[in-house]
Amino acid sequence: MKPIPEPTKRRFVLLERLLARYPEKTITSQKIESLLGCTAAVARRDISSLDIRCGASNGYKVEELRQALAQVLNIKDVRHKCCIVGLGKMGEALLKNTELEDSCFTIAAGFDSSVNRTEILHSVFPLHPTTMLENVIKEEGIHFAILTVEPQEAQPLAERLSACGIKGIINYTPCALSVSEHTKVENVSLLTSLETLSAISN
Amino acid sequence: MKPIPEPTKRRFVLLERLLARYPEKTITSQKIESLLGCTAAVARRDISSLDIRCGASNGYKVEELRQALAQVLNIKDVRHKCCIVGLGKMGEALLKNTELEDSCFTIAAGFDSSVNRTEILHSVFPLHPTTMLENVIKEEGIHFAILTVEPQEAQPLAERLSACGIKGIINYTPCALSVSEHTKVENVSLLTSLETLSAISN
DNA sequence: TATTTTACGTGAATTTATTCACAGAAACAG
DNA sequence: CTGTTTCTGTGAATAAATTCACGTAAAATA
Repeated sequence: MKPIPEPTKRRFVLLERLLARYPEKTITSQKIESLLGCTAAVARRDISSLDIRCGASNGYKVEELRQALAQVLNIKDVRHKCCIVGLGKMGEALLKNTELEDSCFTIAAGFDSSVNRTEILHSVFPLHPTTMLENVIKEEGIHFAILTVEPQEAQPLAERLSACGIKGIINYTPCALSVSEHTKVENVSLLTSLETLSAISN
Repeated sequence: MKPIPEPTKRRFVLLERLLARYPEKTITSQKIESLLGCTAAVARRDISSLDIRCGASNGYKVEELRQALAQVLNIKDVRHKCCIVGLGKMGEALLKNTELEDSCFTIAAGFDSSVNRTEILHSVFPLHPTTMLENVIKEEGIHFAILTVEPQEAQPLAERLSACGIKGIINYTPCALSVSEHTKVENVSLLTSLETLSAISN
């Protein structure tokens, strides 16, 4: 089984999200084309890399497909611990966010440089001063970080996160982050996303 | 001048973000490699598609490069109006967000299905009930939408947005959106982003 | 000014990703 | 049970993106 290319993996995430709310028992590659915007041929080739054979004449069996996707996305039978770094407006909104509830992702800690802030807010998981970052991440076995700090703090914190073994950062700051190879970054700030839309539309 | 491929455009956004905070006068492709994680060869080929010749022996002149990037990203000498659709916790956090301040993007309107919500919150731009969506978007000439509604509202609203000519949607919901060709979607919800990280790390 | 150094710009080669097109497996109809 | 339809799964062809490698232009040095 050869490695799955990254474009395929990114489409898999979208497909997984689609199937999570898909009411039918089966789905055809045509249907995927109309719902996700990739071509049917791409959908079929992508899915063929899963090496399940769950679709002939009526399209893919949704449940089987979902299971296989969860497998390759590594969101099946695992629990991924995450932390929120920076508890400003954005961090606070994410901390109260319920969309991770039925997922394999758990927010296990929050950090802020202002002790005031970590004491005022309350959440189901503990909030710490940023000085404790490395300790908590290692002790808790946290793999992913959600970065919602002020721009000037972004790069230094990204480096600290990367240095203590974090595998991925969701970057809600408008800064380009430079981190070592083993840490992946997803850039999702409003400004970055708007610039991307501006660039790719037309 | 041939069309710029999408992967290049996406790297351009990152490069633009990098240069926005870059203190030096010049930057080499090597430096870009170390800061952005793409290879120096990719950086050079990307930049060569800008058809400026601003880099020899000392690397690219940052200011010239920045101008050219702003040009192709269509963020130079323009003003892009955006709207926030859904004024829950997340919408509220984005509405108070300052990162667009020195950019060419302006938030020109907010919408929520609860009139209560549009009256409680206050902002520098007007908040409307969602029934007004089409009218306001057309009158204001809004091109981009930030979607922060509950999952069950996401697809219907995406369709309405697309139908009234919106060019791009930043999707903060964990739903896969199906919209017509002319509307681009950037998926930035916490769950979607975490799944992507999980998929591409390792 | 001549020489050396640096790092771009870009054809050509390679690798990766997408599209085409069709044989064949499963479901279905009669 | 046989014929027909549907839609996958995948080799082969094409297109797109990346990497290589080196000629060349600008800056620095002496």
